[in-house]
Amino acid sequence: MFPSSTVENYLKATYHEQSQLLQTDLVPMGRLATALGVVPGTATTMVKALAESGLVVYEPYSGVRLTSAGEKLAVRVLRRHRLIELFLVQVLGMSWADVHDEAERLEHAVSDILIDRIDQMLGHPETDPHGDPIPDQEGVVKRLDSFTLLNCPLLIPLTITRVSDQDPDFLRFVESSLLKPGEVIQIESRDQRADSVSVRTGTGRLITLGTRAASKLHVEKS
Amino acid sequence: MFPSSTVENYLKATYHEQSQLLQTDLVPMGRLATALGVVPGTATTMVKALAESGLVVYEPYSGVRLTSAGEKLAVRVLRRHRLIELFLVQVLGMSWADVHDEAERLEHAVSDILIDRIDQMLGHPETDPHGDPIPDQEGVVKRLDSFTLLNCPLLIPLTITRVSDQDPDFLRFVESSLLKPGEVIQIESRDQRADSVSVRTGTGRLITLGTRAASKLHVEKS
DNA sequence: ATAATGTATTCGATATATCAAAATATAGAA
DNA sequence: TTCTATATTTTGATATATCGAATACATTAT
Repeated sequence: MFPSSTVENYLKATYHEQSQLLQTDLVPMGRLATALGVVPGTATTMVKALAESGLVVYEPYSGVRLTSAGEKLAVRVLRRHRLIELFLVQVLGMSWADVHDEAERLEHAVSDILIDRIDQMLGHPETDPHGDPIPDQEGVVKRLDSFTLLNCPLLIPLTITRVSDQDPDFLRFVESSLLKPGEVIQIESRDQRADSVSVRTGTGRLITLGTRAASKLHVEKS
Repeated sequence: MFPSSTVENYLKATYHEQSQLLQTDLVPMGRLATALGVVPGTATTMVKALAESGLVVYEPYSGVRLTSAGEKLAVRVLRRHRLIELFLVQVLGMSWADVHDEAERLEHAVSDILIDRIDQMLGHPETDPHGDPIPDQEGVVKRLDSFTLLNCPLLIPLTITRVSDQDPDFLRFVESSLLKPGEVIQIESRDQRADSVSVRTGTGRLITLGTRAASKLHVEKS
């Protein structure tokens, strides 16, 4: 009847991996298994069950893709997750860095009624504390796809819009470095060989990031 | 490691049934099974597992009782449940009648950090919206044991303190009849043979309740 | 074309939580 | 005390979700 937490997590992970994929439209089993922290055989078994329920299309030895029913469900879980994160920050004053894990559990327990109430209380917000778009009631996700620090223009003012990593440690670093969504920065230089990007923050301080980290920070011209 | 939702529910139900019990200290299996909505055999199996983990004492053919470890856990779940109920009513403006089911799911998903934050935000409240006492951080439950409409004095002003039923339909009736916790009433008469109690509400209206319903309303002299 | 490598699937087990129905124990009536 | 009704436990299955190891497939290198 109602999808289990596990099913919701598989759909969410498939959605996420699918959106990371560049060209192919099938998520390989190994990738899904890694994302979920299970062994590949487990993913195969579960995905076959999900395919039975019509939530995914499964092609043996190729991978998996959400059906429209599966995507609808995945987006609803995402909506719950992101609204909860924002609620925990704005209403309960929790730290940006800590809300992900809490939301990870609550997203499977809240009713639609409660979620709509939270949505209303927050004024139908468009993004969560990390800058990720919050799907609306109909499941429409705003794709405001932006630059990252790796492909944005140099030496012009930019506003941080999104931080695509949920590790609390990284998030605390981002916060203390004034690189949270909303902050205005400027890229001073990129050094291909050094694998690094130099960023001037709002206070004028210069911070140098590795490209791994830089790729997680999204910006738009401000 | 961490108790599953099921384990938490068994402990909560055992705690509840134990507190309903008048003399005996062992909850019979059938009662526990009914409270949890499972067949008796299931309860037996689970209770044996709980006894293995040291959360209950199980005596075959007699029943089950919480150990101090089990009680500690049960009280923590109760604390979560009741704080969540009050939070949903006070902060999210949800109806008194609807918060029980929501809390029933959320109580297994919230972290201690979040619960303490909610507790703080609500100013360390002592009772939930139904008048049930909220255990404190140390697990101490205030036992303010009061009269019910069946054993309280007649013809003097009384304040409703507690409504011990979670059925939304009944709660809506209680609300619309001005019998919510906090309301002041007076018992006009009791009729043993008619199995009824006549109550004068704050607005002067007279309402007659059956003893089944009357026993669920707790009061104190006001 | 074949071997080697890596990825995916299948198989046999395990843990948790449940039910239905058979077997058994307990308590109360005859 | 013996019988019977009721409550409880046992037994055998089932559903979900997982793992480890054996096996099969696909791709890439030789």
